[in-house]
Parts: sequence; structure tokens; C-alpha cells
Amino acid sequence: MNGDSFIKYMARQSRSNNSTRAAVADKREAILRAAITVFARNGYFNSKVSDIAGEAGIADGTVYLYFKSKEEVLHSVFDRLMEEMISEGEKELEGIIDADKRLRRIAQLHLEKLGSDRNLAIVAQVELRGSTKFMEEFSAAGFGQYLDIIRQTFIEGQKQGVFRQDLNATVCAKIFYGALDEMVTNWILSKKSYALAPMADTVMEVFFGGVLKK
Amino acid sequence: MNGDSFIKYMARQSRSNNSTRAAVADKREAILRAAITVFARNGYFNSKVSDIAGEAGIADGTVYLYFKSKEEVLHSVFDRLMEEMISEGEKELEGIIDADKRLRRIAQLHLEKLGSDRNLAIVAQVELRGSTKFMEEFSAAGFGQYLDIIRQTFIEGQKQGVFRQDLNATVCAKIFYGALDEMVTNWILSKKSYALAPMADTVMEVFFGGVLKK
Amino acid sequence: MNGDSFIKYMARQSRSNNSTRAAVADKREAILRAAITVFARNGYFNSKVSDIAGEAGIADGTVYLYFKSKEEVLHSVFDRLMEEMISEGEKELEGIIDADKRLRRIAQLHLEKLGSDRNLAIVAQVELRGSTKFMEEFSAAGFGQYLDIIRQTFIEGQKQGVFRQDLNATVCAKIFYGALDEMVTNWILSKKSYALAPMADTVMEVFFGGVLKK
Amino acid sequence: MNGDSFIKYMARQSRSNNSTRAAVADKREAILRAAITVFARNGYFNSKVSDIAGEAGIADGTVYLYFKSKEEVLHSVFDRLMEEMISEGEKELEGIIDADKRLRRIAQLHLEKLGSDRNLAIVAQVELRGSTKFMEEFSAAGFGQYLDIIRQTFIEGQKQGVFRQDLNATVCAKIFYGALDEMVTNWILSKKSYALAPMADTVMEVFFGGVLKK
DNA sequence: AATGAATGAGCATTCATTCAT
DNA sequence: TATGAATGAATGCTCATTCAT
Repeated sequence: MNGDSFIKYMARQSRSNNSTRAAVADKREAILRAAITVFARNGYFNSKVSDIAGEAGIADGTVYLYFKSKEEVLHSVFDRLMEEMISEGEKELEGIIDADKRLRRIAQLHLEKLGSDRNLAIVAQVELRGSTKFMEEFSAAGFGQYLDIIRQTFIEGQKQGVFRQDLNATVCAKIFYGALDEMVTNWILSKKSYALAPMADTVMEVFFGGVLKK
Repeated sequence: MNGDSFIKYMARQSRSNNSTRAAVADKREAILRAAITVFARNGYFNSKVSDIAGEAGIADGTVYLYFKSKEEVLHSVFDRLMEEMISEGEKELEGIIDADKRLRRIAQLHLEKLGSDRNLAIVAQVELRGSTKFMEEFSAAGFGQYLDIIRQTFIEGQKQGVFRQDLNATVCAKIFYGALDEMVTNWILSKKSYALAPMADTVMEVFFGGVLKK
Repeated sequence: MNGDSFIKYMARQSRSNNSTRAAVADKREAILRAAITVFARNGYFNSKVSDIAGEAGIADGTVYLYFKSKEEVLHSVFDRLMEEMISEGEKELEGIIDADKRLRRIAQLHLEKLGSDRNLAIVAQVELRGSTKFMEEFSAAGFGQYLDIIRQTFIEGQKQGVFRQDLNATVCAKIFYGALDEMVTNWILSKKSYALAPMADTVMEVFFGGVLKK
Repeated sequence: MNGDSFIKYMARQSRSNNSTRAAVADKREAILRAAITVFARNGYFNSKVSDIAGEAGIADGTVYLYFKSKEEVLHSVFDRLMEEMISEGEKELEGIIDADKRLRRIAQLHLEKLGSDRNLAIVAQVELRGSTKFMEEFSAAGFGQYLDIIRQTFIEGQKQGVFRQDLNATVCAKIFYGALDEMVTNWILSKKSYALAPMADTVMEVFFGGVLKK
């Protein structure tokens, strides 16, 4: 005995092919966006699942239809961010051949991306680091890949003869990333409001030419 | 008023001045050390007060004789670290006049300090950032001071004519700190075991001279 | 926007209006009844929230869906009792005009009400007094109102010419209430089992006529 | 090897006969007084042993040299009060033969005693009732004895022909006590400041003559 | 799929009591 | 006797997760 009405039956039919998948993605997306807002506001550990659900305008239980746990929500935020940064980066870097120009473009993209969404930046910089376990086990993949892109670009530059060959590419990649990262962290914590993206230029200036007077 | 003998009175005084105060400091110290170990292992939020007490070999309640709350333990870890880094730094830098040499020494000290205590480094890098609130409200003082020392040194170098005057000192300080910070973070997360301190050289090499081939 | 059928929507509505509200009231009620039992058995401070939950046959956390805290449970017990005694009293006294008959009816109702639920009486007599704060801040309203009804009735009797006009109404109301109260307290503490309500007659006899032989 | 000084030794000797016992009684007394103050302020369950010790100007542990537990302190407060009221009462009533005069004197003494020490009254009225267990198990003896003195006096009055013989002495004793008790309770809770003792007259007036107009 | 009431494991903190000094 | 640092059992409350509807 199925109590469903005809109307509901039709509605389910119409949903089942295209729109279902899209709707699912939409709601997942909405939850992730809500999570970023909430995590940025209170931190991961101080955020309740019900806060996320409330922010997303859904019931608490619904979160569990799209994510296995609160932790998985956090991982998904990170995964999506890394995925986006890498894929967007690849697209943007497609035509750029010179390693120095590629590196400069990476710096710009990095700061543009995080500078355009303060909440996302907060979660990325602060919350995602709130757990050694997380850093070790989960972020490894995405983050390592990101750092590797920088490293490969640096090596390419060394081959191209633009970058000094006496420097360790891995360490240089870290320095480069660390410098950018610090720009973001300070931007988040700053009480003043300023654009993040333009700082890419100064970073590149120093990274390329150093601070010593010649 | 008090039936105690003079000798006994003096003994008690001397105890309460020397050994008691020392004992109190010792236990506080022991708790902090235990907390660093435990926080490094599980993260702040996943650490129980009873874990800290257990690690320190004391009863749960005893923690509260020395700290007001679990949170205060975390803050104390941070405060002590910043204090140490700043005071040790000041002592080490005393005789060094050249800004470039001072900066190099700061880099070395930073990596030596954190490189000598992996747990402390983990807490410093990972746990202390696990809370936006924490970063904003508490670390502000110590961390800001630390960054300012670097900035002042840089400005000094600009005056001395060693550093380029067209660069913004604040941004350069952040780049310098960010690069060092990333060395530490990667060192912590790395599965390989290597010395952290020597990386100061490469960082200085890049920070000073840049990566571009001349 | 919602794929639910109209029928289903209506069904849910009617459920949330009737049965849901009733169910909520039922569970609140069940918790209050459980609390009275538990408080009567062990006293407020020696009762655990889990005792109340256990007695009510629900999980610990469920108590907090209906009450903000353990303390609020106690207050609710008291509030409900005062409310009931006053509203039931007003209903019962409606047609009674003579002040002496009203007073007698109040005495009967008071002892009937508490005499019909030993646990409730225990909580009312013993637990609710276990805190000066409670007596001062919370019971003020209800208890004061109750005592005032007695006082007004006494004044009415003085106007009607049944009661001596040389007596202070407030003090007489307290004597009346105090006498009844002591009946209840002794009944609770007594190891013998006897009916409480009939004692109203003796109290009225003494209160009306005094103990002196004429 | 005993480190005690000669002075201390002599001091101990001088204390050991008379003054020791007195000193012990004094400190016990001081603790009880402190306890009354503290219990009156916060209630028994909300009072810490360290509060009592602090109020008495001694160390926490010292309380346990004079009392077995916090609960025993409460019982001692009660025991001493009952003892005092009964022994003082007996002394005061010694020469009084007429039962009505005895009863009037009891009422006066009761209100004088509690009216002279608000904190004691608070503890007696409010805190000592905060536990069914307490009322049942401990106060039984003292309180029962007190009520019995009233009852016996009433019976005496019936024999003397002053009191009506158709009334149950036990119930009358309770009414009498209940009326007095309520005077005290209201006095404690009242925000206005007034003398408690004079209310004995009104209580006797009503108890003896009743409220009905003749 | 969506709901949200119910669950119950988990934990920071308190405080009566002890005991070495 | 007196101290007060140390203990550790005890508990109110939270919140991630489940599941009947």
C-alpha cells in the first residue's frame, strides 16, 4: 500500500533523470557553502552540524544524506577547493610557456581565488590546519599535488635558464608557497580591508630578485 | 600568636620562597610539557584534560590548580613559546649589527628552536592556528611583536643600504616569515626525517638574492 | 518548490497541530512527573538528571529538549503546582459567598490536593524550600498570590462581620497557612499512614474558635 | 628527632588542661558560626567547605579536625540549635505553672531566639528542610522532642481546665508550631525589616481565642 | 528525499576529603 | 594541631548521528 499521490509520483519521475542529479549537486553545493560560512565564523570544532543545516536552510538530518559525517564535510570543502585551484590553474596556465610568467600567474591566481572569498580563505588557512591528522592524512594528496605543480614549474624554469640552477627546486617551491600563504593569513587576520591580489607583485619581485641591493 | 618556633618559622619561610615557588613552577612546567605532547599527538580539541594529566603523571583536578581551563593551557603554551623565542632572539642578536646578518640569525634561531622540539613545532604550527578566535584575540600580541622585530630589522637594513629601498618592509617581513613557516610546516608533515635548521641557508639565499639567473 | 502532495501536506499539518502538540505536552508532563518522583525520593541536589530521564523512560539528552536545565525542571514543578492550586481553588470557591465557608473550603482543597500525591507534597514542602534563592526569587509570585487569596478572604470575613476586626488580616492569613502547612509536613514525615484531608476540620475548629475553654 | 622548640613545648603544656578543651570548643564554635553564615548566604548544597573554612579564618583541612564531614557540620548546627532552644526553654519555663502562660512563653522564646539571629533562622527554616533524608533521619529526635514539649504543655492545660478537652493535643501542638514557624519563614523572606518577637502576641490571641466574632 | 525528535556517548570542571609536612 | 596541595569520583550538559515517519 503506497500512500504516494499521483502528483508526487509524476514529480518523482520528472526529477529522476536530469534534474535529480543536478538537484543533488545543488544541495551538496549549498551545504558546502553553508559549511564554509559557519566554519569561518566559529571554527570547525565549535561549529555544530545543526548550524550548517540552519545556514543551508535544511533539516539537520539532511546533511547526512549528502555527507557521511561532519568531518567529511570539512574534507569536501578542502577537496573542492584544491580541485578548483588546480583545474582553474591548469586552464589559465595553458598558453603560458615561460616558467617565470607561469609562476607569476600562479601567484596571482592563488591570491585572486582566496582574496575573492574571505570565508573560504579562513577555512583554508585556519580551519584546515586545525588537525594534524587532517593535514597528514587527507590534505596530503591535494596539497602535495599543488606544491608539485609549483615545483615542476620551477624545474622547468631552471631548464629554460631563467632560474638559478644551484637552488633546490623543492625548497624554492616551499618558499614561494609559504610567502603567498603568509599573505593570505595576514590578510585574513588584518582588521584593515585591502585587496589581496595585488600583493602577488611584491612577492614575485622579492622571489625573483631578492631583497639585497645590487 | 603562633606557637611555632623561630627556627621552624624560618624553615617554612625559606621553603615557601625557594622550593615551594620552584615546585609550583616545576609542576606548571610539567603540565605544559605534557600538554604539548598531548596536543601534538591528538590536536587540541581531541585532547582530553585527563590525557594531559595522565601524561604529566598527576590527577585531573591538579591541572586546575595551575590553570583555569583547558584553553588557558593552550594559551600558556603559546605565550611561553613566543616569550622564549623573543627573549632568546634578543640575547642572540645582541652583538650583531648588520641587518642582513641579523636576519640570517633570526632564520637560524627560528628553525633551530622549532627543529629541536617536534611536538612544540606541531602545536605551534598546527594547533595554535586551529581557531580563528585564537589567532585574532590571543596570538595577536606575541605574534605581531615577532613579525615586527623582523620588520624593524628589515627597515634597519634599508637604512644601512643593504636592502633595496623600493620594497615594502612589512610585506618583505611577511615573505621572510612565511618562507620560514612553510619550512617548519613541511618538516612536521614530512615522513622523512631531516634537520630543519640547515634550511635557513637556502631560505636566506633566495630571500637575499632571488631565484632569477643574472 | 516542495514535491509533497497536497494530501500529504495537509496530513502533516494536522499532525503537527494536534498530535504533535499533544505529544510534546505529554512528554513534558512525563518528565515533570518523573522529576517529582525522583526529587521526592532523593532530594533535588541528590537527584541526577539521568535519574529523572530513567524514571521517565527516556534518554538523558531528551530532558534538555523540553527543559533548559535541571533547575528549570524544579521551577516548572513548582509553577505548575501553584497554577493548579490557584485555578482549581478559584473554580471550587466560585459559588461560596460566606468567608468562613470559603476559608474552610480552601483548607480542605489544600490538604486534599497535597494529600492525594505524596511525592508532590514532599517536593512542595521540602525540596522547594531547599534554597533561599528559590524561595526569594521564584516562589515569590505564586506563593505570595496564594497567601493573598487567603488574606483577602479573611478581610472579606471581617467586612461580613464573621471575623474579629481587631485582628491583623495578614498575620491571620499566615497563621492559617502555617497551620495547614505543618499538617502537610508532619503527614509527609510520619511513618504512620493516615488521611491528610480530614485534618482540615480540626484546623478550622481551632482557627475559628481557639483552644481556650469558655 | 623532634624539631619543636622549648617555647612551643611550654605552650603546648599550658594549653593541655583547661584551655585546650576550651580552645577546641572555641574553634568548633567558630566553625559552626561560620557555617551558619555561609549556609544562610548560599544554601547548604551551594556552600563549599572551603567557604566555611575561609569564613572561619582557618585552613580547609582544619574543618575535618572538628567535624567528620560537611554534612556533620549541618547536623551540628541543627543539634546545637535544638539543644539550646530546649534547655533555654526549660530554664525559662521553670517557674511557670499555668499551661496557657507556658505556651505563651514558648512562643515568645521561639520568636525571640530565631528573631535575634537572621542567619540562624534562615538555616533553621530553609536549609535544614532541604533534604527529606535530613528531616526524616536526623532532625527527628530534636524536632520531635520540641513538638512533644508543646504537646505535653497542651495536655497539661487540658487537665488544668484551661484548654478545650474535645481537641486533639497532637494536632493542636502542630497548629501552634506551624503558626509560629510561618511567622519565622515570612520574616526571613520579607524585604521589610521588622521585629519578629512581638508577633507572638497575635499568634497567641488567635490560637487561644480563635478568629470568629462572638 | 527530507525531516527533526530522540539518542547516549563523551568530557570539562568542581569540590569534599585526605595526608604529608 | 594546622595546613593546603593533591586527589579523583561524580555529573550536568552538548551534539553528532540515527531512524521512524
